[in-house]
Amino acid sequence: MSGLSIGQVAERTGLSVHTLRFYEREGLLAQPVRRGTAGHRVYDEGDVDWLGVCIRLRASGMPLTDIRRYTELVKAGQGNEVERLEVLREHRERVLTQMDELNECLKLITHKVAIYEGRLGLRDYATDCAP
Amino acid sequence: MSGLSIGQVAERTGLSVHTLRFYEREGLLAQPVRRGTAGHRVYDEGDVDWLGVCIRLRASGMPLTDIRRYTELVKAGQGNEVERLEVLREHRERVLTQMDELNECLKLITHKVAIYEGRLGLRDYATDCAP
DNA sequence: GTAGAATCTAGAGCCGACTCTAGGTCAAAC
DNA sequence: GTTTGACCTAGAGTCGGCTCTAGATTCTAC
Repeated sequence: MSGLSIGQVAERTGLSVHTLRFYEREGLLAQPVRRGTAGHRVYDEGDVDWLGVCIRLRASGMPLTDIRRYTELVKAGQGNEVERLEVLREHRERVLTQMDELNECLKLITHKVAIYEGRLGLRDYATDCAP
Repeated sequence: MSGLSIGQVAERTGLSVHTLRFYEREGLLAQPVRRGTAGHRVYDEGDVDWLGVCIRLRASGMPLTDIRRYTELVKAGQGNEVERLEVLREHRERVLTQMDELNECLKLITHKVAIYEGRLGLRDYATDCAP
């Protein structure tokens, strides 16, 4: 029963049908999408899985060009593991850097929130004591 | 000796002079920048500190519009702590969500890296045993 | 069989966040 | 005194990543 319409894939992945077609044009799909009657796209579970990988990579800030590059390596089949590792390790660095940045920001927010909550506390106190 | 040129601020913050002017136009500065001879901008340490906050917020994915909103609250002076907290807490949620996403991606990368390293190991083994 | 929903392609449009250009002012160094 | 370099404004251009439109076709339900 494998064979999903673009609409079904959109629903499953959370991507819009527009974005699905766009990703395909951009070469983010590991296999050419099958076509059914009247040229309608027919996806299978493998496509959905791969899209899941792409979505995860995107969500962590990998640019489409890098995802395309990785996709091409996967498409090309085994034998280019060194290059795949290069792409992945590079992205891992970015992810770790980004995590540091988020942590720093979190510290900042926590600091500021404490200040504002402190001020509100004081105001409440003042309010409570007002005649 | 306070009084920094736009070039000096660019150097200190890592932003380009273009971006500094752009941020000012976008209302990201907590005080109107002083002007010296010939209308040249003159920044002080407070400006640099505030820019540091903006940079940190941007780096963690806060859109310029939100930074502007927060800046306006700060500009308006004390008394709007509730709104400031709202902005900050909303961003904290985004940051935490983003951290989760990065963690998931890291898992994926680690998984894939292990696979590819495994394959390379096999190949090395085969190579080593070749006559 | 026909109305309405889903799909197709090709290409245009949009948005956020910069980034750069043109044309001009000014101060300091040679 | 003129050249160099940092600065100014206003506005145009770029880039990534979608998002939408137009016009045509096809499936689905009645």
